[in-house]
Amino acid sequence: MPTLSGPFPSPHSTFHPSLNVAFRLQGRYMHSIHGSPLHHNILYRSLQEDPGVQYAAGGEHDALDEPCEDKAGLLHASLPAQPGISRQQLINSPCPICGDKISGFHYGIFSCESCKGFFKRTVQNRKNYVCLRGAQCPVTVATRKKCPACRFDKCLQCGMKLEAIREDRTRGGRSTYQCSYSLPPPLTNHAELRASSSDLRQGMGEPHPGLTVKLEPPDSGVPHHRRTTMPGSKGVPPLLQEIMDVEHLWHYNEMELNKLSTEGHLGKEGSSGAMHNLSTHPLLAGTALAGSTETNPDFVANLCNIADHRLYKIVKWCKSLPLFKNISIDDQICLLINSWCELLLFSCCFRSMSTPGEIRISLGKSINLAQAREMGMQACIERMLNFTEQLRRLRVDEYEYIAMKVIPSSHVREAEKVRVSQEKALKALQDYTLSHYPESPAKFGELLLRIPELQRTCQVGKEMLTIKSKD
DNA sequence: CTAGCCTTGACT
DNA sequence: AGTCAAGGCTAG
Repeated sequence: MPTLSGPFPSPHSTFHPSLNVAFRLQGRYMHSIHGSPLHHNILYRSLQEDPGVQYAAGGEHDALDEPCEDKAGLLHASLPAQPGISRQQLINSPCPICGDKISGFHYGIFSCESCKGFFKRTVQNRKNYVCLRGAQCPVTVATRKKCPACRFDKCLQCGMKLEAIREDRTRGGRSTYQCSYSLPPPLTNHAELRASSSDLRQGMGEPHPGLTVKLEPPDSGVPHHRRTTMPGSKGVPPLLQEIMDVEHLWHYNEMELNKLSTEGHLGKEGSSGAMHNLSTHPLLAGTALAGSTETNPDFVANLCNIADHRLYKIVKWCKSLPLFKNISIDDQICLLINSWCELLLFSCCFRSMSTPGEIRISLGKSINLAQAREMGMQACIERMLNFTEQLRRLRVDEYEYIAMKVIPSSHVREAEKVRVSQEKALKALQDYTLSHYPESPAKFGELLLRIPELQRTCQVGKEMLTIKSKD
C-alpha cells in the first residue's frame, strides 16, 4: 500500500501536517536567526517589532542622533534604533537585494539607489516580468540587469512595500504607509532559498511517523452523487468537461457544512489551544479576523486547519481526475507534493476574483491588505491580491481555471506519461481559450505566464507560515 | 531599461 | 535650516 507523507491530512495523524512542515522548517530559520549571517534589514525590522527597544547600546552618536519614535505604527523619517546596530552601520552594509551600496531607506527597507529606482519603475509602470529560467536567478550587482523578474521578486522578498509607491505620484513629504512589523523573509540569498525549499520537499517526501495517509484506490469513498455539468458547455474540449465533472469535489456540500458547524471545529486532537477563541469553525467563521493582533498564532493555526481540511479535498479530487488515472501512484504523489500549495492558493484567488481588495480564504472568511498587515501576513496576501487582479484582468473563466489547476506547475518527474497528460491539458486549455475568446489570441499565453507568479506567491506563503508558526 | 543625480515637501 | 524618502529627469 503506497503511503504518502507530509502535507496530506490523515485521520490518524496527531499533528496538523502543514503546521508540522512549518515546524520542521522552523529549526532552520531559528538556527539562522541565532547564527550570524542574517541581513541587517531582518535585524533592524525584527527589532522594530519590539516597542521596548530604545537606543543602540553601541554607536552612541548615531543613537543619540536618531530619535526612537514610531508612533501609531506609521513610518517616520527616524526609525527606531536598536542595540548594537546604528542607522549608519546599516547604511554601510550592502543592499540586501543586489549587494550594492545602500543609499537610504526606500520603500520599507534599506536598499541601493538602483534597486529603489527599479522597484519604482516596475510598480509605477505595472510591469509584469516573467523569469525564463525557473525563477531562481541570482541577483547581484553584476547580474541584476539580467532578470528583472527575479530582481523584483527579491525586492518583495526583502521587504519592499508596494504601498510605499504613491498612486498619485506626489513628491516630497513624509510617507505614512503602515510599517508591517512583520518578520521579514528569513532567507537572504538564493542558496538558502533553494536549500529551504528542497528541505520542504524532502521533508514532505520522507516517511514521517504519524503523518502518513493512505492513497486508496480511486473511487473508494468518493461519492459522485453531485456530478454536475456546466450549462452552456458546448464547444468545450471533452477533457475540460471531464475535469469540470470532478470539480465539485473541491467544494463543500451541505452535509459537510452542517457537520462542520455542529462540530464547532475540526481538530478533535490537540487543537483546542489553537482554536479556543474561535466560536465557530474556521470554514464558517465570518469575522474571526477582527480583533486579532499582529502576531496571532491562533490565526495561523486556524489557517493551517483550513489548509489541512482543504488538502483532504485535494487528494480526493486528484484521485478522481481523469488525467491522473493514467499516472503512476509515485508520480501522483510527486505531483501533489509539488503543487498542493499552488492549488490551494490558486483556488483561493480564483474565488476572490469578484471581491477586489479581498482574499476569500474560506467560506465567509475574507482578509484584506490592512488586516493582513496587522497580522504580518501582508507579503503573501499582497501577492495573492496581485495574482487575483491578474486573473480579473484576464477575465479567467471557470474552464480556464480548472484547466490551469491540472497543469502541473512545478518540477515533475521525467515520466513520459506525466508529460503527455500535461500536454493534453495544455492543448485542451489552448483549444478552449482560442475558440471561446478569438478576440484575445494572446490569452492562452498570458494564462501560462501567471503560473510562475503563483509559484512565487506560494513561496512567500510558505515562508510566512514557517515564521508565523514558531510561536 | 538602467541608475545616478535632482527636486519636493512634511517633519524636526 | 536640515533631514530624508518620495518622485522626476536624463545620459548611456
